[in-house]
Formats: sequence, structure tokens, C-alpha cells
Amino acid sequence: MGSKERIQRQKEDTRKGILDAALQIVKHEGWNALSMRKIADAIEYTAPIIYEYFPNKEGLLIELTRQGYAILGKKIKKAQDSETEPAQQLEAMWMAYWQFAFNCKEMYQLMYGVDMNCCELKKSLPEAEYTTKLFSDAIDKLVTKEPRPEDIICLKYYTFWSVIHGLISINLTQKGTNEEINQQILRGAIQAIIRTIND
Amino acid sequence: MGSKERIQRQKEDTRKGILDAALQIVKHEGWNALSMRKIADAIEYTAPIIYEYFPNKEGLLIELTRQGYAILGKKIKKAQDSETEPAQQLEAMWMAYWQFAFNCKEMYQLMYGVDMNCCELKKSLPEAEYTTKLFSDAIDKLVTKEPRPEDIICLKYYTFWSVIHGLISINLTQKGTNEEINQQILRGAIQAIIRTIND
DNA sequence: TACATTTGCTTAACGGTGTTAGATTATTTT
DNA sequence: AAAATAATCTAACACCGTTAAGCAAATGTA
Repeated sequence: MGSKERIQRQKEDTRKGILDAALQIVKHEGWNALSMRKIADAIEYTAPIIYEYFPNKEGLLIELTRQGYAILGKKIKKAQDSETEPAQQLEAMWMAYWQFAFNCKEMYQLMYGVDMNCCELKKSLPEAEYTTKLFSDAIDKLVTKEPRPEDIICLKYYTFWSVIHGLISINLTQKGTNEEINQQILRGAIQAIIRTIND
Repeated sequence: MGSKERIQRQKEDTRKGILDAALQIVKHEGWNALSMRKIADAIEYTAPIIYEYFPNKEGLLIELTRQGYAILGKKIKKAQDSETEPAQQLEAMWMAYWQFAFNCKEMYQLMYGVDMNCCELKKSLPEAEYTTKLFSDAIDKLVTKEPRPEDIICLKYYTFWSVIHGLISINLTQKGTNEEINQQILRGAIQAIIRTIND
């Protein structure tokens, strides 16, 4: 009786449908417009159905957050693989991070709480740690001092992250930002931080 | 009959009471716990009363935002006045900005949409432009090139702001950040950006 | 003083939210 | 075909922001 697997597949489809519907609503109408009933409408069910796939709304958002980190991780890895020089790898990776923030603006807001109240416990998501590891390793390759101190990597990683996340946040919340200045700050900061890695 | 003035004063008191109550609730229970009914309870009225002082909840939040910018502006000005050297003034000002973010965490979240969905139209608040002007002028003092190009000031201002706001945001949303590393990044970045002002 | 009017405030409601329990329908098992 | 199980919906709860209607006390007017 292979119907068990078919039902399983159907369940996974509706689960995926819920997540997709949620993301579509958010992309078209913003985070404020997202409600359980509206998701249910989109998948042609009633709201309580969603609770058979997710414990509650926050659980659903956590899953979306996870997906976001998975996508971001892939983009960063791909950017890294597109270059051979460690410095250029690192720059490409942060540029991929930057592009993700604007291409998947809603996901980025959710993942990092930009103009939106993101879920607790998003700390210690394994998917999030993957991107951290990618960046840390890429920075590590640029450290010449031996033995390579862990502190320096952490310090530089957070410095990169601060300036880029900060610039993204400002762009997503404040209106009237200049794209040319964005690029100048972005490239300038990345280059400057790379140069100071071995001070 | 001076009762008109007394009534006026009472009205201003309750208006202030509403704002204070809102801030107290947020400080004790977080932004999610803030509701019109809870504010009304705190000031021993019922919810509709609030609508005689503010058009709606967003209007109330905008007023709180304004207060936040006013406080922040004062702190930054005070920091500037505490130093005489332009470079040290600028550093002191950004350190004041940093301290405000953690001393008035809830206000900062509201003003800049950190882990909270902040109100629209917070662009073009005159109170917000004051701090921008303070920083711009302080940077201007450090530019030696003549004529001082407006671009450079804008660029450097956003660079400062990005790294500091980014670091603040990360600290406010992510758990388990290291205070020593924070200070290293903060001071390091400020010094580094100051050094590059006249490149 | 007596009546009318305004003011201050509350109660009640509307439509929305996330969420849960109970009833109902459909499917599968016996 | 009957019983058991699964899938789904309806209805409700408690909350939210917000508005309209009503009440009661204070004020103005005759």
C-alpha cells in the first residue's frame, strides 16, 4: 500500500505551500499583512490546518528564517567559488550578502529583525552558523600571522558584518539613500578592513 | 478665571502621562506588550481617552520617536561640548550615540526599527535631522581639503553610522556578544574612519 | 433657581488578530 | 455494511486598534 508515501508527499506539499504562501503575501503586502487566516485562504484551507504543520505563527516564521539562512549560505558559497584569490573571495562573499539583502528583502528583515520584530531563539540556528563559518574561514585564509589568533578572525568578522548590516539596515528603513554612495561605502569598507587584517 | 490654564495644564499632564506610561510598559514588558488598553490602565482611564491626545497608536509612537531624537541630540551635543579637538569631539559624539542605544534600548529600537516595526514617515522628522547636522558639522571640521566637498562628508557620515548602527543592531538582536570585542571594533572603526577623512 | 449645553469619560461594539476545542465530514479498516 | 480513524471546518475565546453612542457631571444662560 504505497498510499502512505503519497499522503506523506501531499503533506509535505501543503507544508511547503504554507511557507510559499506566507512568503508571497509578505512580498506583495508586507509583514504587517501576514495573518494565519490569509495564509489559509491562499492555500484554500482554514486557519487551524496550519497548526498541524507548525506549532504556531512563530514556528512558521522560524522555518522561514531557516530557509532564508539556507539560501543565503548557498549564495555566499557560490560567490566564494567564483573567485580564487582569498581577498577577492571575501569581497565577493560580502557582495553576495549585500545582494541577498535586497533581492530577498523580506527574508533579510525576518532573519535580522530589520523594521520587523523577528522571533526569539533565532540564535543557534545551525543554518545561521554555516554562513558565519564560511566568512570566518575566508578571513582565516587572509591571516598571515602564526599561530592565527581566533580573536582576530572574530573581530574582523564582526567588523565586516557591522558595517554591511548597518548599511543594509539604513537602506531598508530610511528612505532616500543614494546607490552610488552605498557602493562607495561598501567597496571602500571591505577593502579597508581586508587591508587591516594583518596589522 | 484661571481655570482654563489649570485645565490646559492637566491635559498636558495626562498627555505626558500617556507617553510615560507607554515607555514604562515597553521597558518592563517589551514592545509586543504595549497596547492602548494597557496604557489606559496605567493612567487609570479607558482606552478611548488616548485618542483625544493622539490620532492613533502610530501617532503616539511618532511622538515617542520625536522625544527619542530630542534626547539623543542633547546627549550628542553634550558629548561634543566635552571635548575641544575635532577628532576627539567626533569620537565622543559617536560614543554618546552608542551609549544612548543601550541606555535607551527601547527608544533606539523604535527610532531605527531594530527588532521592531517602526512607524512610517519617521523620515523627515526635524528632531532627527538635528543629530545628522551635528555629525556632519563635526566631520566637516576634520576635512582639510578646500573647497570641502559635500560628498565626502556624506560618505564619511554614512560610513560611521553604518558600522556603529550595525554593531548596535547585532548586539540588540543577537545574543551572546562580547563587550570587549564591541569596544575594540567601535574604537577601531572610529579611529580608522577619521584617519581616512582626508584621503 | 431652572433649564440647556457643553465637557469628560465610559460602555459597547466592529472587525481584525492568534489560537484551541468540538463537531462534522470523509476515508480507511474491519 | 459498520466501526474506527483521519481530515477538515465551525465556533468560540481572549486579545488587539478604533469608533460611535450614551451617561453624568460641570458649566453657561434665562
